[in-house]
This record gives sequence, structure tokens and C-alpha cells, in this order.
Amino acid sequence: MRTNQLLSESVEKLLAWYPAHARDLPWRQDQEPYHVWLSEIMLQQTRVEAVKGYYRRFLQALPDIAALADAPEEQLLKLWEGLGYYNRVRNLQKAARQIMTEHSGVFPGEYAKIRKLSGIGPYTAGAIASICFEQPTPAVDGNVLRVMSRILNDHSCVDLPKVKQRFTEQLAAVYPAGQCGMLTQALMELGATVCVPNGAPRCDACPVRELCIAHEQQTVEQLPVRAEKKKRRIEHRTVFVFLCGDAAAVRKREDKGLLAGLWEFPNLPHTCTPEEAIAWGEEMGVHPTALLQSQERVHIFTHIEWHMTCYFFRCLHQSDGFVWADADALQGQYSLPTAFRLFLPDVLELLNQAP
DNA sequence: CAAACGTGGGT
DNA sequence: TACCCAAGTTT
Repeated sequence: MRTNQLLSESVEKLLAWYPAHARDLPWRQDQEPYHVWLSEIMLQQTRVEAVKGYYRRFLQALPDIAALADAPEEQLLKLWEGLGYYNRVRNLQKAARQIMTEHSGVFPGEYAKIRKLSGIGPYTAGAIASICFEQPTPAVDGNVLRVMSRILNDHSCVDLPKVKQRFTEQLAAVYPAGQCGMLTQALMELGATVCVPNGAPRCDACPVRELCIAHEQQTVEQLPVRAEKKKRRIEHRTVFVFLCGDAAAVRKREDKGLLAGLWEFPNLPHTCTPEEAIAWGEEMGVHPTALLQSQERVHIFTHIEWHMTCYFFRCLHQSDGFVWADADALQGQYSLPTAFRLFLPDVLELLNQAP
């Protein structure tokens, strides 16, 4: 068990290093399970800087699990607007309701029970169990995969589930009783601030440098080994801003698939000419009278690229097929994902101009 | 297990 | 511009 010895010594170095180098982050004020849980969900695939404001606003609006369980979905989506991966917040509420009904409103303290909550996978369960409940449960995220690859000089592809599982087991064997939460955070902190990806690892500042095999072998920059990414597909869309009176037409997206349940400006999944756009407006009963402007916008998702043509129309009729939202509602009530919020400044300006 | 699922920042 | 990501989970 050479690996076990190496990791065990690394753990000692990390625990000694962490207290003086931990960033002061809002979700590190306490070990309240609700706080740690919320932060972990928000931080999934999301930068610390992007999360800070959302975290503060969310807790202010919904201070505890009971409040989260009772919140209307519109409020949840508004609080999450712009953060992305919107199923995260729906699962968050599902889990809150699970906790209320199955755990009497008390966040469960065992990994297996935590893992059963909606939206909580192996990583998040390990993080909460170790940070909040001092269980020896590793939380293997992208940071930890990178740190482990390098310390062990392991060139396995970290995108393979088996590899993540192996790292989890190897780490579990050296988790330090009484300092489990600290180790979880120390590993991620090292990955986030020192053992960073791309060409910028700060090995000179690393507490594990003398133990790190990749450093010794000068393979740090080649690790971790990642799977190839698939190419994005391009989709063309035509977006319609129908203005009538002091309002613009919006509609709610389906509850399945991309941007599920969020609001959008009406749109079609292909590129329309102005003539076709006017014809569709007639078909939808809004009676477009003037084409105020048109523009091209691109919005990039992880796996799709939307190439949007947007037509802004002044219209005669607020037809029943849409919901008509004034400026205040557009900003305060309906959750527009970024792909559509792109058009909001121009919409607001036009609404402001001609009532 | 591969694909779906958002966004914004850095090089 | 194009690509890489950042504290993953669900299906």
C-alpha cells in the first residue's frame, strides 16, 4: 500500500496548510447543513464569484428548509435566474420536502440518507456528510480529481466513473477522524487556489509539493487526463418581441428539456424572413404593424449554439395566446434565462419610448 | 454509460 | 475565435 502511505502523508500536510490559507467564503461561516447544502448545489459546475450574490439573496429570501419547502416555484426560479442548470433548484425544493416529510424537518446526518435526497449525488453527499457531520466520506469533485491525479501521477482518464470511484476509495482509507470536514475543504481549496488547471499550477506555494509524484516527474501540466469534448450543434431560431401597449408577449417553456419551466419571448426553431415573421404574428393574432428593429444574437450553451434572429414588432392586439408582461413584470416576476434576457435592455427601452 | 443540462470568465 | 473550464446529477 504505497499509495495509502503517500496519501496519508499528504493529508497531514493539507490539514496543516488549510487553516491559514482558506478563503473567507460566505458558506464557511458555519456548518449548518442547510447552508452547506445550498452552497454545494449552487457551486456545481459554477464559479465561486458567480455564486456569492445568489447565495446571499437565496438565504435572505428562504432562511431555512421549511421556507424552501413552501416556496412557490416562480420564486425559486427567480432566485436562480441566470445561474443555470435550473433543475438544481427544483431538486433542491424536492429534497427540502423530503426532509420535511421523511426526516421531520431535520437534515439527515448519514451519508446513505443524504445521498437519497433529490439533486444530491456522490460528491454532494460526501461533502455534506464530512463538513457538517464529520463522517469519513470523501467529496470527489473536479478539484480533487486533479489534485489526486497529480499527487499520484495517475494518467487514467478522470472522466471515467471507475477512476472517480477508485480515488474515492483511496481517499476514504485515509480520512482523518475528527478532521473529515477540514480535509474535504482543504483538498478542494488546494485544487481551486494552488493546484489549478491549465498552465498555471503554483507548485511553489503547494504544501504537498515534496510528496507530489507528478511534480517530481514533471508531469503536472499533463494532468489530469480528460476525455475529448464533443462538438456543439448549431440551432437557428427566430425570436419575436411583440410589443403592445406597455407590455411585451412572453410565454412559459415546457417543463421538460432545455430551460424547462422558464419564461421566454415567443420563438420558432428556424430562421424567418421579415415577411414570414409578420405572417406568424398574424397567425398568432397580435397583428404586427411596424417592424421596429431586427438583430442577430448568438447564445452558447454547453452542448448547443443558438443563432437567433430577433424581430421587434409594434402590435395592435394583446392576443390570448401569450402572457403580456410590462416592464416591472419582465424584471421582477418572470424568470428569463440568459438566452432571452439578452434582449431585455432593448425591450425595456422600446417599452419606455412608445406606450 | 453517454448525453443532457447554463452561464460567464480566462486564454 | 475557439476552447477550456467551475465545488455534478439525472436519465
